[in-house]
Parts: sequence; structure tokens; C-alpha cells
Amino acid sequence: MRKLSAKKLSTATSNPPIPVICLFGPTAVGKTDLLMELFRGTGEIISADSMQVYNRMDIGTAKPDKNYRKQLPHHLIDILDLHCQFNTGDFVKLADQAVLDIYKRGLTPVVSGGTAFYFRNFLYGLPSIPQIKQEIREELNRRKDLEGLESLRNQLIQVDPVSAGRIEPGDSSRIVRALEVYLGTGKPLSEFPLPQTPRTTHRCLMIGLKRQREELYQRINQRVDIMMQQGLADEVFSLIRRGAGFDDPGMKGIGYSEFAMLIQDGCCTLRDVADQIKQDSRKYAKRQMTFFRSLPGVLWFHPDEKEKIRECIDLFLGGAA
RNA sequence: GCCGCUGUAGCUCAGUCGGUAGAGCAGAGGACUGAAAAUCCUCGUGUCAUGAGUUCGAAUCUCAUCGGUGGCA
Repeated sequence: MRKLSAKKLSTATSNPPIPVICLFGPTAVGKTDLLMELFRGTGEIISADSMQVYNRMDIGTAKPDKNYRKQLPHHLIDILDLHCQFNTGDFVKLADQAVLDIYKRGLTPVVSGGTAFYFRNFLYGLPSIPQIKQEIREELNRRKDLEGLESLRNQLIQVDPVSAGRIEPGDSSRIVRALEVYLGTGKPLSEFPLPQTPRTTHRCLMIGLKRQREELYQRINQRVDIMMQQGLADEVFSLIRRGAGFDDPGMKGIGYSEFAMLIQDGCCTLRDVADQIKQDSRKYAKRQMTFFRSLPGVLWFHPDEKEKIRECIDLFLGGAA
């Protein structure tokens, strides 16, 4: 860590980097409780969570409640209607603003959540790809349904063979994305360089939380049961009554999309839905861990190791001046 | 009790004319260029219920035994 701050000092000729604590871990690992203990009164949270941004999706996203947020303010929660698409670019932009705002008020900015992709982009910064019109993606998705994915892939092979070679033939999202970048900018995606080093505008302490797999799965299962008791089903029904559909970006979240099998297909019980949510959450936690492991310089802790984590943070913030 | 169906991977099941077995799900690992709670890739040795028989060779055919299941009594 000493080495890192020395390096930063030498490169930071204009504005010194803003210290930011990044705290992440898989779903249900125990982030929320820890945050309150560590940062109440001294910091504010920037939620790195692709689903907690949506209004009215409270139970299924395990959103911290109003009372909790009064004691420990959160940013990037409840900022969008579930019909709207949020993305990594939006996140980085808004997170940067929030970081600056918190820092200027003399508090510690803490980015915390489970969306690993957001952390990656926050840390490294986004590739300099311009905003691309939403209609292009919509059109591509329409074509995908009509002509099939292979047709899009063949086009990608023509216009951007490098990306086509990197993307698996079945990976619909990335094929559409690569094509939309080409169609929207006239330049292949592969020609936009990917940042290779963290941004120098911030200096991040990377804290990862982990538990034994079995323990984590048990907590996930338990939490889904609690969500159901808290009325997750009613929350979903009420969203649908208000006009939400399973194609809406927000409704793709785990804990919501599974209700399609009950509401649309109708051939199962609430119990089956709960089991499916548990399973999807377990798989998700596994994917999260894979991604988190690929982030640089992560210090890993069990959520119960509060004192060790606190020590680590104090050391980091002490070195800021 | 009798008749039928059935027993193969953790689960649901394929398995042709006999040539020692493979899908989906689960599980594990991985990827990640503005959808990321998205999207995708890789990974399959198991007493083929048990015992005997026929056969060069049996998950496969025959018989017996033990489960399961449906029908008739």
C-alpha cells in the first residue's frame, strides 16, 4: 500500500487523487450490516448495484430501508423507473459526481454493492466509446429475433473480425453490442482501447468480502425465505398492476423475473418460484465471485473481521494526507 | 393375491439389431470493451437394483429375488 501511494504522489501533478473505499462481495454476504458499523457518521455509500437503482423494487433487491439510509446516506438508489435502462456508463458518471460531492463535504466516499462490472469500470474508467442511440440496439434485437443470431454474427465478422473472434458465437449480448458500436460510430469496437490501468483521479482501497460457499448458500436461501415472508410476491404483483412487464429492465432482476413462470406460464406454486429464486441467486453469487477475483489489489476478509477491516481503512485514509 | 409398467449419474430420463453408456437439470471452474441480477464458454466412470443363466460378448435376452408404481380383486 505504501508503494501505491508513493507512485500516486509522483504522478498526481495537478489534483490529488480522491480516496475512495470500494467494498464488495457476493449477494447476501453481509455488506449492509458491515457498512453501518464502519461508516455511520463518517462516510456515505454509493450503491454499485444495477437493480437497487429502480424505484419500488425494494424487497427483491434487498434495498436498505429508509430508516437505515437516514443513518447512513446512500446514493444511486431509487433513481429510476423500472422501464428505463441503466448502464455502466451512467453508473460511472453518477458515481464520480457523488464521490466528489461526498469528498468535498469532508466525508469518506464508499462504493459498495454487488455489481462487479460497475466496480471494474469505476476503477479503470470507461473506454471512450460515444453514446449510441438506443434505437440501434432495438433494431438489432429485432433482427436477431427475425433472422437469427448467426446472421448478426456474420455481419460482425465482416465489419469487425477482431471482435467477432473474441466473442463466443452464442453470446448474443456481446454480438449485438459490438455491432451497435460499429453501426453507431462507424468504427469497430475492437479499435476502442480498453483502459489497462486504474484511473489516477481516484485512489481506491479494494475490500472484498467472502464466506465459505456452504455458509453463503445457506444465507442466500434464508434471505429468499425472508423476502417471501416480507411480501415479495405482493411487491411483484403490485408492480405488474402498475404496468410493469417482464421485458422491462428492472424486471430482469433475480427475485422478479422468476415470477414469470407463475404469472405467465401458471404451472407452478409460490414455493417453486422461491426455489428458483434461491437457485438463481446461488448461481449469481458464483458469477460475482469469479468477477471479483479478477479485480486488482483486492484485500479479502470475512465480514466478521470488522476490526481488521477497520484497521485497513484507517491506514488507507491516514495515508491520504 | 393376480395382471401390467418400471428400477441407468445428486435429480428427471435416453440408450436402436446384444459390442461394457449419454442428454437435460443440479454442481464446479472460467470469460466479461456503456444490457452485467445481463450474456456466454468448459467440465460426465456410474456396483446400469441384486443373483444366476444364455452368449465370444448382456444396461439390452431368460429366470429368480428385492424395491417402486398403476389396475383388478
